[in-house]
Amino acid sequence: MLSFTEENYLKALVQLTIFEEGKDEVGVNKLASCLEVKPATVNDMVRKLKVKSLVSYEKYGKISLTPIGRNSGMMVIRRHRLWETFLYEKLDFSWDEVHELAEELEHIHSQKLINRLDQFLGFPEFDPHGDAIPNVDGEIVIPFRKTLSESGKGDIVKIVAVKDNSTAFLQYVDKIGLVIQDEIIIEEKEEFDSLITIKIKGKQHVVSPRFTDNIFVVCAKCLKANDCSCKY
Amino acid sequence: MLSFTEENYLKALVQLTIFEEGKDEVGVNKLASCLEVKPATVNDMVRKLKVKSLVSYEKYGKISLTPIGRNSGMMVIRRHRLWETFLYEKLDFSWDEVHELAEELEHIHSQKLINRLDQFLGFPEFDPHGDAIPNVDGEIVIPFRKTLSESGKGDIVKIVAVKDNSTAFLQYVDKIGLVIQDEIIIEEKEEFDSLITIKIKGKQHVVSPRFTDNIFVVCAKCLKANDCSCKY
DNA sequence: TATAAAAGTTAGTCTAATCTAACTAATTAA
DNA sequence: TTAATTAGTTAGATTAGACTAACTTTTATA
Repeated sequence: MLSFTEENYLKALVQLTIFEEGKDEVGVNKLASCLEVKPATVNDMVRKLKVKSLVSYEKYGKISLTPIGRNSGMMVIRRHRLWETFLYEKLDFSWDEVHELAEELEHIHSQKLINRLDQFLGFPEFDPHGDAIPNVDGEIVIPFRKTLSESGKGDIVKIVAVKDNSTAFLQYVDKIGLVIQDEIIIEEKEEFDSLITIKIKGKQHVVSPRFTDNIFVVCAKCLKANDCSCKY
Repeated sequence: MLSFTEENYLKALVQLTIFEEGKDEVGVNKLASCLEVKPATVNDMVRKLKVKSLVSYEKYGKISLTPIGRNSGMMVIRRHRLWETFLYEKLDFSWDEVHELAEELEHIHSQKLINRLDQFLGFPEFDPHGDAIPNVDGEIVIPFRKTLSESGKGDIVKIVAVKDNSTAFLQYVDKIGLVIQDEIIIEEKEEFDSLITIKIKGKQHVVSPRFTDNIFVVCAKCLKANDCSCKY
C-alpha cells in the first residue's frame, strides 16, 4: 500500500512526463518545485520509489516511471478526476472549488469504491475542467489540443479544457463568461507584449499569456488541434 | 487543523464516554486498547490534546473531553455516518462494507462538503447500522434502547441498531436474515450458558451473547427500551 | 492493612518525511 | 577550455506517532 506522499510523487511524475508531450523523464529539481519540497527531499524519496520498482533512476540521472509506477500514478489521477466530477455534478460545487477537495479524496484507496463511483456518475469521459478521466486499467486518451497562445489571428477555436486548476484562474475564466465548448475568435495578436484580443459570445476581451497559456483549444470547424487548414 | 491521528483519538473518546451511558471519562488503558496502540502512546498523545484544550487530564487521572474536543470528535462521527449512508444508499455497498471505507472518508475535512453531502442524502437521521447521525452543530439524540441480552423471556422487541460494525458480525446478522426494524420474539433464555432462543420472521434461532450483546432493541409495542410494562 | 495486580508513566529508540548547509557533478557560456 | 552557473547529493537535524522496557502509582483483595 502506497502512502499519501508516495502517491503524490507518482501523480506529479505522470503530470510531468506522460501529460507533458514529448517527455518521458524529469529532473530532481523540476519534481521538487512541482511538489513544493526541496530537491534533497525528492532525492531521498526517489531512492525509496526505486526500491519499490515504481521509478527508474540512477544517481545524477533523470527520473522516469516504470509501468507499475505509471499505473499507480494514473489511478491517483483517475480518482482525483472522478471525485471532481462527483462534487461538480452531484453536490453542486463550482469548478473552482473541486480541485482542492479532490486533492484529499484522491487518496481513498478502494478500487471498488472508485469503480462504483464511476458507474454512479455514468462513466464520464471528462472532468469539470475538460480533462480526460483514465479508465479502470489506467489508460487515457490524450486528446489533440493546443493552447490558445498557439492559435493564430483569425482562427475560430473551441475551448476543450483548462490547464491551470487554481481557484484564481478558474474564477477569472468564469468572470469573462467562458465555458467549456464555447467558441473563441482570435481577433488580434500583439507580438510586442503577447496580448491577444478575443471574442466570446459576441463580446471582446483583451487577455494576457497568463490566460492564453492555460486554455486548451481545438479548431471549431474540424475539431483538430494541428494540421487544420480550415479557412473562414 | 487536526491530524488524522488526533481525530481518531477524539472519535474514540466520544465513543467511550458520551456513547457509553453514564460515563464521562475514560482511562489510558481503555483508550489504548480501543485504538489498538500501547498505553505509553496514549499517554503522549493525551498530553498533546490537553495542550490544544481538547481534553481534560491530570497525571494518573482519567481523560475527558472538553466542549471543543467533544464537538471535534462528534464531527468525525458525523462525517463517518454520512459517508456510510452515501455508500449504502447511492453506491449500493452492503452494510458490512461501509464501515471500513468510512474510516478513511471521515478524515476529509471540508465542512461545506459534508453539509452538501447531508443535503444530497436528504438529511438522514440514521446510518445503515441504525446509529443516529450528529447534526451540523455536533448534537445527537441518543435514543432509548437496550441490548437484546437485557431483554427478558417472552419480550417482543424491534431491532433498532447494531453495536458492532465489523464485517464478520454484520455478515452473521445478514445470514440469519435480520434487518433493522425487524421484530424479534425472545422464546427462551438459558441462564446456564446465556444462550437465547429467538424467533425472527417465524424462524427460530439459538444465539450467543456475542450476538445478543451487539443488537440494540426497543419494545415492539411501545417503542421504549425501559419501563415497558406491555403484556403480550 | 499489607501486598499483589492493574493502571499509568518515563526514558530511550525507530521510521517516514521533511528540512538546512555544505558539498560534488554536469552543463553552459565567455 | 576554463570558469561560472545550475543541478544533484550527502550528512545531520527535526517532528509526529509509534514502540519497548523499566519504573511508579493506584486499586483491589486476601
